[in-house]
Amino acid sequence: MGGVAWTEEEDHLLKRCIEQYGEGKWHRVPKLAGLNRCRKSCRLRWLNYLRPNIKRGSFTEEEVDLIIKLHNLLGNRWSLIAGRLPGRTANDVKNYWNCHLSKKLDPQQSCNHEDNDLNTKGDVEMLSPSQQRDFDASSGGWTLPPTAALEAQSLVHPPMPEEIGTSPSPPPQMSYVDQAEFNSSNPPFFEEDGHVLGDLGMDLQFDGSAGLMQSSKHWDWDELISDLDLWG
DNA sequence: AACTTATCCAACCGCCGCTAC
DNA sequence: AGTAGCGGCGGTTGGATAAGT
Repeated sequence: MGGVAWTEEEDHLLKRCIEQYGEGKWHRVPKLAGLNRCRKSCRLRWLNYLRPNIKRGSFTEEEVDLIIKLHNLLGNRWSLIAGRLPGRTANDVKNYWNCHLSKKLDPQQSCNHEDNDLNTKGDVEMLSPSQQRDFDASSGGWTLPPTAALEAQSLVHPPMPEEIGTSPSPPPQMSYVDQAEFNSSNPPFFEEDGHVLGDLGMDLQFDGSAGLMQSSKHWDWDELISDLDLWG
């Protein structure tokens, strides 16, 4: 493994400790449990392996499709993606993506390899319907610049709060768009009344100090995702 | 059967944001 | 305002195992 494997005895001690004291306060867990592990190892072991209701085994087609959709929307926010897959951990999703999906969906990486394994019909069928639209199997190429398309989609895709219902809580993150990408992109962005708008009406402004386009709106991703019908 | 290569995945590491002081 | 401590996250590593030669 990438470190020292956990023993059954350590698992038992950690499990008993969490059952007794509850989750959180990870800095105290190693001492309370009598483990010679750091807080992070304890937390990770609990979250990825010992926690109840963790789903093992291979991902279903529905789960894979949802991962692809959510990754298009959120990028590498594995914990958010995993939060929408009951029983799956962020580490599981990340590993699955890195092993099974990234090579198939990242054309820059795959075009560096002679054996681009996206050429088979079965492989293309693994993609979501929208990914299949963008991938031209006959030429083995993408009809859109996929990286830019994915990034733009992930940044611009969030609908306005009024489109998804009111979102009263202050949102936790900003949306940024690289200026070069902004300059080179068509539809996702357009101008209206002196404002730059995303394809769903997201108001964007250029932050010169950061060299980035910045959204004036904030998004509560968790709320947003729950409002999208990703299971289609 | 022995060896090499590829793949999988558990674990570690470093960074970031938040909070309390 | 500055700083230390914490939880949490994503990227990376490397051992185990499967597949190929």
